Amino acid sequence: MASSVPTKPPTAADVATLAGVSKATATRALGGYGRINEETKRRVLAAANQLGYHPNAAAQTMNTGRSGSLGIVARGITNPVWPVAFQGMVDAARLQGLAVLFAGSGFEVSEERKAIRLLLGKQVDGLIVSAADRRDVEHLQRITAVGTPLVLWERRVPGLDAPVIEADMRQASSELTRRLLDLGHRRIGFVSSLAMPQAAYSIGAELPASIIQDKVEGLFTPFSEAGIAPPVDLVRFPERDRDAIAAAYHSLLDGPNPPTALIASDSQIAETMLDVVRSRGLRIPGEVSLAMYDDLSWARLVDPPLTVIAQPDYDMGKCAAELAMNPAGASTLPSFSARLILRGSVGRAQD
Amino acid sequence: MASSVPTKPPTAADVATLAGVSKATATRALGGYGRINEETKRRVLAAANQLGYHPNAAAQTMNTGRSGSLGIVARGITNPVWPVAFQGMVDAARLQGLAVLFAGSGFEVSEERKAIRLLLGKQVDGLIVSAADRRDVEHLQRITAVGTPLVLWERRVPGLDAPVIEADMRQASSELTRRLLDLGHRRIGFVSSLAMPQAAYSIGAELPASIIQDKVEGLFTPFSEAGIAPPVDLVRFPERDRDAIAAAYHSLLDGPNPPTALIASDSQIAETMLDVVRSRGLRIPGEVSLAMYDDLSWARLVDPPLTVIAQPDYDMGKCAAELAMNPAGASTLPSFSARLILRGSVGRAQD
DNA sequence: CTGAAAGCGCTTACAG
DNA sequence: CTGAAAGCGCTTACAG
Repeated sequence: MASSVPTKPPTAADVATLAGVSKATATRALGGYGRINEETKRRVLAAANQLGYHPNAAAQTMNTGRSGSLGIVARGITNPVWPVAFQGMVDAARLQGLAVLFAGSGFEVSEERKAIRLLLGKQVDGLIVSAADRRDVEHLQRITAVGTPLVLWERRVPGLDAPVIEADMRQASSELTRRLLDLGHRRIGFVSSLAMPQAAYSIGAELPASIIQDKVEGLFTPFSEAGIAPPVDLVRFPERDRDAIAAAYHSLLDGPNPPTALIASDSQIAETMLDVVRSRGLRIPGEVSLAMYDDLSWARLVDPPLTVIAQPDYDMGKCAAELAMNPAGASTLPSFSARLILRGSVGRAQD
Repeated sequence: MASSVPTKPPTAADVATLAGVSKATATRALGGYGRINEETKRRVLAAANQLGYHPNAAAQTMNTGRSGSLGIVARGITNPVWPVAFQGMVDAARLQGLAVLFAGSGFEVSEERKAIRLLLGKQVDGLIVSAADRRDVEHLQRITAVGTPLVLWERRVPGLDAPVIEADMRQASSELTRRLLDLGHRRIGFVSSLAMPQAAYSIGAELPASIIQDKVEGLFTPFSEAGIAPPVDLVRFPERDRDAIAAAYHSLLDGPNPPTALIASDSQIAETMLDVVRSRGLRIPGEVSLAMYDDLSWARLVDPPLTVIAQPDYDMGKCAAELAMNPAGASTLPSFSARLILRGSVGRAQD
């Protein structure tokens, strides 16, 4: 055991003394920079090893301005696809020897501001931000102003000169409704938690999250193309909690002209959607067809298996990290495409 | 737009000059320490605000030895319960104004060693480690040796004087098999990915992960109590991949005296278990009863809903972080209990 | 209450 | 190739 008194860790000066060289020479050997004699280097490294030396990153950061860490600010992490994207970021960071500094914003701009201040103070070498609100961006501009590379995650922010990593939601969404139209569906409901319970959606309306806007507009495009009025009255943006989401689905199904197909903006909403549909005893897809965004493994495990729109989360996460660590590296921003995966939960409309 | 040339951010010295005070006075006002005149403080803060001053955390760290960050080293993060625990840690850290420094080990001790070195170099104020292997601990001892508070996540490591945050798996596990015994089950199979495909399990065997050992031994206790030989031949420790897990379940079901109940050590294993059972056309629970560890939301959504053993991941994560940030704070280590949730996937044994 | 100065542990020109 | 010295941006005794 012998945890004893925590002894002060050895510094480069200690190593230098033991090796009988100057501090400058020691750190040159240790850091692998500058010119240095091979034999001297060996001696220094031996001394470092003997003492169990490890450089103090804070001191290095102060000199170089680089912290050796990648900052990530996320709105929420309980969405089960997040770990996959996060894993991509972490892996990319590890390959460059960087650690990941994480701070959550909990969907609040005020928290996001604090988180960014915190990470910027820690001199992160790059920052990935999943912005809470596209309309509030001053604090984001500060990031690029101080010269820290910024990458936006899945949400475009107008007026901000930063690359956005996102999958193209429009095309896959259109593909889904085109398929539903073919199957005779005209009344298609869409629910996303944007915490705007009152809002009546109208086409082209500016939504706080670009990705949601892309989804809705992508879903409605085939209607317009086919000369059919899109069911804008079946769009709901409830609060983030289960009850509110359930209420939204019930209100859709209780309406005068209820939907024959329901789409959930993410898997957490889909769970509630399934609960509601089952609690009402509706047959799937006999009485109502279902689909959700994000291809979680359980989508295959429920009965019938759920139709989903998938995106390459891991690759996107990796790409975001690489771009944040090395902004000059990519001349053109890679594009990621979402993909419709049809499963048993989608079928012909009733009647 | 106007990203222009990234101007060097203002320092405390700049603020001091603008406010017409010394550097020491300025930092005292800014940092809120030491004695200081209210009016002077106001002037300094105004100057700081005007310049957009933010302290350089690296410099602060060098002086104080505290980095204002909590380190977390995890074996893997793709287990879907991880975000919940992580959220607890992040929330606790945020309450103390700390950021979270994350590094993954990918289940490799060598990577774990690197990750710990990286985070220790960054002077984390506390460290939570989900150890990859209980038998390899020197690098963990170094953590406490340098005086950094260490908290172990869900895995006890012998010879290490550090608190362990874990739920008691034995009791809930025993409760599960007791129930299964009542229902007439004698042949109960258990699969966990420990990457020891050859190993034949025997009671009391030292496993690389304490939590798995607790689960198995907890499951088998009621057998011994009832004077029934535990089905040690139905324990499998395949590699972490889907195919290996599927092969393990097939091998159990193909055996001469196959199990009537199957238990998965986590939800990812359970997905494959479900696939295998369904692909073989076995009725649940008519021909085989199923259960898994971790109460993921989809467990309720499959048909029949899965019996699970749940643990308070969020609270455990929060507690781990609090303990790592303030080791003196808790006089006694809180205990967390796992809980059996019986659902339709468990029924009477056939015959 | 305030200031001058030393120091935290490195890196980086600048001489030699 | 190596060393002495200054400096990164703070904090912290020590005087006053």
